Amino acid sequence: MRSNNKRDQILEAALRVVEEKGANHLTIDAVAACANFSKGGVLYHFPSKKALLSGMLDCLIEANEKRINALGNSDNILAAYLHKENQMTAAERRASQALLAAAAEDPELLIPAKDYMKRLVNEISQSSQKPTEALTLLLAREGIRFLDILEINPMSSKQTREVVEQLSQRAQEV
Amino acid sequence: MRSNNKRDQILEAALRVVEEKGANHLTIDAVAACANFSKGGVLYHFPSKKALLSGMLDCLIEANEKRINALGNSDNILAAYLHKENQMTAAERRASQALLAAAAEDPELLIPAKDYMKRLVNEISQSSQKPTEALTLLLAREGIRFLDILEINPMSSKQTREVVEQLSQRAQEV
DNA sequence: TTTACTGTACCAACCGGACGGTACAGCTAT
DNA sequence: ATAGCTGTACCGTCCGGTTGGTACAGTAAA
Repeated sequence: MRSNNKRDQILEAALRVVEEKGANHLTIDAVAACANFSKGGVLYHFPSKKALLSGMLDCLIEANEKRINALGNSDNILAAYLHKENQMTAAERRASQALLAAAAEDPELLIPAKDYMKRLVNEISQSSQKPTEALTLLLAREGIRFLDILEINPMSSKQTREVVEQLSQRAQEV
Repeated sequence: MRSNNKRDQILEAALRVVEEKGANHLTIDAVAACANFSKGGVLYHFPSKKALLSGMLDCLIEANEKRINALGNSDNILAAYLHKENQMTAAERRASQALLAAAAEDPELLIPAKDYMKRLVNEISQSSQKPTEALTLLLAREGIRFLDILEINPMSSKQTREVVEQLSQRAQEV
């Protein structure tokens, strides 16, 4: 069911549209044009625009969930999470734009994302001796993510690198 | 020119629309209805939708800028910033939704926000002996802000309070 | 092996409503 | 009398979704 090639092409195109034109201009027509589909073809795979956005979000969450599970029962889940986060490709990072698109269309679409965040926060704070400090590190990483999504990250790449490295170092000690 | 009462009523209504229906459904008609204006009245103050969004963003940035300036030449600008941030009213906090709305309509609208963030990052990192650590604290605070904007903050209010307090404490030492 | 049928995948054309924006005639408080 | 609106009417475009159809692969009875 997953890794349906055509479906993924459409999701990929949708991300590109959001990136290039802004979440408001994510239309079925635009996605179709970008994916070299007809509108009907897109609607065959995703019966409505909300279904498309839901699909984008599921795809994002699934990828993140997989990453968390891959960490397994690591003794320091936060450190492992930060490490994996840093190794994400540009394409994977772009997928976060789905958050923006979904929020713009209907805040309720974000419920699965909230649940995912809840699991993440719980796992991290429960596996740490200094849960508050661990959460701070997670939040800083999420702060960077959101600044990147909005394309308003003002830090130089050097600054970003230093922060990210310090987050990983600190994560060793919580 | 500023604190024009009617103008602010419209901006306030626009925020409410974004909050209730999502950024995609911010329409001039909806804003007019919510502010008890006619469509013509809204367009009298803001000649286009982009002007309205620009106005929302300016309002947000201006408020934040004012808060920063009010900190004056405090010896620890980060600590003061975090403190003020914590004292924001719910209404002020809601204004951050403008970021979402602007990003959804046209990413270029966020350029002033990016400039503002740049100034903030510069001031904080230059006034600190441990700039990387200071940035981490700022980023964590921004992480919370964005989770709140998207309404996907999974932390309990107790957890949030603990993190926020720890940020302030840590800010004393950077 | 031909015929008939099914399901999947897709497309072009269209519909109705919403939306941004314009135009303008009036009303009203200062 | 001017600024600051209201209300109505309208226009062109866009957009989500529907409809009716095509192409084709598989399959199964005759």
